[in-house]
Amino acid sequence: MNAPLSRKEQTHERILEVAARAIRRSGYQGVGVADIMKEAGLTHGGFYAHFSSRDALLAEAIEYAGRASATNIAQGTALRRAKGVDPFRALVESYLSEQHLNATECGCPISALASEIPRQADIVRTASTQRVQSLVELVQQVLPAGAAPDSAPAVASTLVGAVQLARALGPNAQGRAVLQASRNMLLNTFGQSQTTAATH
Amino acid sequence: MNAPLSRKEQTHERILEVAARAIRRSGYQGVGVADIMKEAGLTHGGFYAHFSSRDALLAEAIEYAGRASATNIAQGTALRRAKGVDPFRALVESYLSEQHLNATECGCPISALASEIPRQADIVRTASTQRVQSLVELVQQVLPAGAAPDSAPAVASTLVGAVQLARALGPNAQGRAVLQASRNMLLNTFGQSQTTAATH
DNA sequence: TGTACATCAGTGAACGCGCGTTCACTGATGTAC
DNA sequence: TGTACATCAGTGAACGCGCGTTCACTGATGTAC
Repeated sequence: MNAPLSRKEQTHERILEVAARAIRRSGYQGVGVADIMKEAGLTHGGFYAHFSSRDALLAEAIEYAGRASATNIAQGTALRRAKGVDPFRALVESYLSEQHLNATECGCPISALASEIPRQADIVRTASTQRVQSLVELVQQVLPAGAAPDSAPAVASTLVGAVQLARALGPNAQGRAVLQASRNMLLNTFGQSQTTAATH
Repeated sequence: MNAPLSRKEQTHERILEVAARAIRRSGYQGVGVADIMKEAGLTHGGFYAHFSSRDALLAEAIEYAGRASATNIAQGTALRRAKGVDPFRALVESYLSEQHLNATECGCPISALASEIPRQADIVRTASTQRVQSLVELVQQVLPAGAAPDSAPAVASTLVGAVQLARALGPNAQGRAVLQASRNMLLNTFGQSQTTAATH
């Protein structure tokens, strides 16, 4: 199905991969064309043979990052479901894991970039908004049967907010406490197997 | 109690007020020294008589913004409590209001800046982290008696995440839906007066 | 009340630097015969 | 298989611009006598 990539297409892909990591590490405003190209092993002059502008790169990069992160999350949830964990809990525990907390660079781009989205140029904002919708849909798919139908955006808000506050507080006890409290709240509210928030 | 401000102190205050709005509107990385000074009616050269560096301004500005926003939120909750609404619901409805959604510039700075916090210089990050803690404490104070003791960070995560996702989706039906879903989830989970998430 | 002087908040030109973007060129790849 | 040429991905110097920061200076304010 996948046609073999030409040399140029391979380079394009490599730039995107570098950029997708860079925006999560440094933010939209923190990445420069020259930095990206250098990290991809190229000089900055060749950039415009691949992208019409810096914003065009950012738009492609968030989409790339979103897909890559979705794959990561799917792996994390699959691992847990193989152990008999229900889909909702698997997603919550995967998204609110310490691993995700510490892996900004290959984690969910919405967590890494959310507050910058409203300030971006149209193409970047549009691409970012689509990624937000994808995240909400991902939650929707694993929502327990009994949950209110409009719960998905609320759960997504908690997931994103928790990772952000945890990262803001630092990769220490305080940060981990935010993740645990949020896991407890969500599992308590939506979990079929009711457990008190304090346990575990 | 407040000593009258000297001319220089008045100017310092004016710069801070402008900067506190600017960082919420444009992000930490989006504000420049020259812009701030111009908006405060001054030339950029005088800046370093007031702040030792751009980062020093950002650190003071987030603290200023945090206090100003806390006052705003207090007013919003007081208004609702005067109508007989319980403190928890008053905070949730105030924070997750359409008014807050649209007023980035004078809203909660954590909602406006959360994903940028981990990337800031030490002084800025420290000042920002303190504001996150203040927000969590604010939630802690209005948590219903029956709630799990560690719920405050989880509720704060939902509040911050919801405003960010709503702003990312835009000031339209989608954005408002995120706010409503999050209000429903929190009030349903912690509310004394149980209502189904779908109603209202 | 009036003059002389010191203080000090704010001005504006200048600095070195890195940014996004352009473009003439190079050198490797692939095709034609 | 070998030569001649066209294509094309990537190079690197250059552009105009705005940034954070510095600093000699100005002009208003306030104090001393």
